[in-house]
Amino acid sequence: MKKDINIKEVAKKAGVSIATVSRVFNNSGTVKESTRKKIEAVIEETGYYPNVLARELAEKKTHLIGLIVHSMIGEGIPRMINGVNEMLEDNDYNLLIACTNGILESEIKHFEIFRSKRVEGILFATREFKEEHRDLIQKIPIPVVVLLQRTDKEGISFVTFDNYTFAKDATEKLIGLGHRNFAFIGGPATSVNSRERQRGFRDGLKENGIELDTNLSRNGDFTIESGYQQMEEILAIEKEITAVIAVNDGMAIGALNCIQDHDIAVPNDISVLGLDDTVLAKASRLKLSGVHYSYSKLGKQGAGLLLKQIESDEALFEEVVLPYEIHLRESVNKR
Amino acid sequence: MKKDINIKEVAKKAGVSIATVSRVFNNSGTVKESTRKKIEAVIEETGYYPNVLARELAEKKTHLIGLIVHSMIGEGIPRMINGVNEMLEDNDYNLLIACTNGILESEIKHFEIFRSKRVEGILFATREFKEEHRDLIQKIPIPVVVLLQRTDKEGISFVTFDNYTFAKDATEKLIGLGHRNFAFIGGPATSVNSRERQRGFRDGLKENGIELDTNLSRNGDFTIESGYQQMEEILAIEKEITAVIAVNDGMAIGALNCIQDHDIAVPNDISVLGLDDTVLAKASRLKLSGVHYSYSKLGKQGAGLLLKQIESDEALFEEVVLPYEIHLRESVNKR
DNA sequence: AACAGCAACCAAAACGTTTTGGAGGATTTT
DNA sequence: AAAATCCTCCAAAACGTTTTGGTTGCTGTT
Repeated sequence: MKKDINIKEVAKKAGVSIATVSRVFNNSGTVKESTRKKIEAVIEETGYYPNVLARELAEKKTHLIGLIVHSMIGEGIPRMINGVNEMLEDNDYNLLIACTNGILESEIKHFEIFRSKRVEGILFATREFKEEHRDLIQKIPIPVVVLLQRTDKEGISFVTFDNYTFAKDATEKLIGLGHRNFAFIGGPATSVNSRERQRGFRDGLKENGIELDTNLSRNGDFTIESGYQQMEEILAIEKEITAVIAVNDGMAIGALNCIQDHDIAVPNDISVLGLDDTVLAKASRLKLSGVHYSYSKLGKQGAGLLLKQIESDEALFEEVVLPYEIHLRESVNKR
Repeated sequence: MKKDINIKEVAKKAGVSIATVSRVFNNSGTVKESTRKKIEAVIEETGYYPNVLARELAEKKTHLIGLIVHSMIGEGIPRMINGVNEMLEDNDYNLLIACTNGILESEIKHFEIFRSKRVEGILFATREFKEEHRDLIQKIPIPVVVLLQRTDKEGISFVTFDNYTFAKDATEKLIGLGHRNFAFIGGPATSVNSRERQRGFRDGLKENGIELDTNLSRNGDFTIESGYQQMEEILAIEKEITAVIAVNDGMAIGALNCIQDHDIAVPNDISVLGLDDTVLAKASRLKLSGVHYSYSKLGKQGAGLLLKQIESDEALFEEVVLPYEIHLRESVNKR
C-alpha cells in the first residue's frame, strides 16, 4: 500500500490549518484569495485527494445505493441496471451491486452487508416477493424500492410493469382479430410475473366467453427449447388452434420454429405472440409479435423514486406501474 | 436519519471498555466467557451492528472492488459481471459498478471516484484500450486488471479472449471443409475486438493462399439489420461465395435471413458462421455456427487475478487468454 | 518469598475528514 | 474614538471503529 498524503500534511506544507484546506476543497466558507492559491498549489503539487471514507464518516453520508438482483442474465435486468446507473450518475450516487440467484439467505445477507456499508437506500429485485421480504424491508431503517414486482400495498414502494394487464390486453387484441382457439405457454410456476401474465391471458378469454382446454395452457422454463417442446405437445393434442401466446420471446420463438417444422403456416394457420420484446423478436425471418416495455425506464424511475425517498424525511410510499406497447408484427394475422 | 447505536454505548451498557466490545465482535484477543456473554446480550438487545465506514477508516481496508464497463447491453458483459460477482462473493468483497458508454472522460472520472472511495482494485473493460488508459492506470497506485482487451505488454494485467486466433481458426475450419470463396462482415472500425477478428480471418485466408476481393469484406454495426444490409450488398457484388463469416451473431443472423430471402440455400449454397455464440445462434430454425467462449469465466478469472494482486505486495503482472470452442452447426456444410 | 508468565481488561492513540465556536485583525458604522 | 461588523483563519471536537501499550491480579515456578 502506498501511503497517501492527507489533509494534515497539505495543511502543514501550506502553513495553514486543516480546516482551511477543507474549506478550499469544498468551496465552503470564505478564504482569502492568496491563501486559496497557496493551498491549491500544494494540492496540485502533492496530488492530494481526500479520503472519502473519512469524509463520509464525518458527514454520515455515503452517497451509495445498493442494488440487489436475483439474476444478471437476460436482456431485461442489464437494461434496468443501465437505467439505474444513469439516474444515479446524474445525482452523484454510486452503485453497489449484489446478485443473489433468488436465494433468500443470500438476499438477507446482502441487505445486512449493504446496511452495514451504510448505503443510503436499496433497490431490490427478486423473483417472487414474499412475507420474508416484507419483514426484512420493514425492519430496515433505510428506504427500499422494489423493482419488477408488486409489494401488496403494505407501504413498500415499487415500480413494475403490469404483467396482468398487458397480457390480457394482448390476448384481447388477438380476439379482436378473430381468434378463438388459443394455446398458452407459461413459465415455471415459481415465477410470479409469468403467473400474472397467465392470469391476464385467462381473464382475457373468460371475459370474452372463450373456453380454454386446460391441456393447452402449459408451462415451460423460458428457454427456446422448452418452447419448442411445449408446442410439440400442444400440436399433438389439438391442431385447430389459431393463436399461441408465450410468456416470453424465447419460448415464442421455440413455438414458432416448431410450428414451421410441422409445415403449418405462420401466421396464416397459427399466429404467434410473445409477451416480451427482446432481440429474439427480430431474429427470425418472420418478425415476432410481442409486448414492449422499457426496463431502462423502470430502472431509472426506480432509482429516482429511491432518491426522492432518501431526500425526504417522512417515509413516502409510491407505486409506479409503467406503460407498455403491443407490437403486432408478421407473426400475427387476422382470422 | 435514525440514530444508530454505536460501540461506545454498547460498552457503557455492558460496563466494559469499547476495546473489549470490539474484541468480542471480531473474535480477536482473549475475553472471559462471562463478559463475552454479557456483551453479546447487550448487542442482541440493542441490535447493534458496527459502522463499517469507521472500521474501514481504521483498518484502511474497504473490501471494495470497482468495475468499470463501457456498456451493460448484450449477453457478454452481464455474464462477465456475474462471474466477477461470484468470485468476489466467495472472498467477501463488494462490487461497485460504473458504466461509461466508452466515453473517455467518464472513464477517467470513475477511476477517480473509485480511487477516492478507496476501492482496493479496479476491473476495467473498455471498447478500445488506448494510450490514455495506460497512463491512467499507471498513475493509479491500486491494482487494475483489464478485461476483454489486451494492454500491449506494459505491465498491466489483462484477461481476454484471443479474438485473432479463434477467428483465424474458424476461418481455417471452413477452408478445411473446402470453402474458397468467402465474404466477411465486420463491426465498426472503432471496435478493436472486431478488427482483431477481421485480421484473423484475413490471415487465415492468406496463409492458405486464398485471395479476397476487398469489396467482400464489409463493416456493419453489430445489429441484425446491418447484417442483412451488408449481405444484401455482398450478394449484389458476387454470388459465387460459399461462406460468410460475421463477427457477431446478430449480423450473422441478419446475413442468414438475407440469404434465405434470396432463395439461396443455407448451408448447401452458402455456409454462415458468426464469431460469437449468443442465444441468437439457437433462435432460428437453422442453428447458427459460431465460436463459444465463456464470459462468466472471464469475469471470474479477472476478479481472481485482481484479488491475487491485492493480496500480494509486489506488483505482479499476468496475462490470461481464455480458451474457445468452435461449434459447427446446421448453418455450415462441407463443400 | 520473589519473580515470571499469562489472562483479562482498559485508556488512549490513530485513522482522515467536517464542523463548530471563537479569536484576531481590519473595516465600517455611529 | 469607540463600537459593531466582517473577513480570515485556527484549535479542537466529533464521527465510530481498531489497535497499541499497559495495568492488574492471579497462577505457578524456583
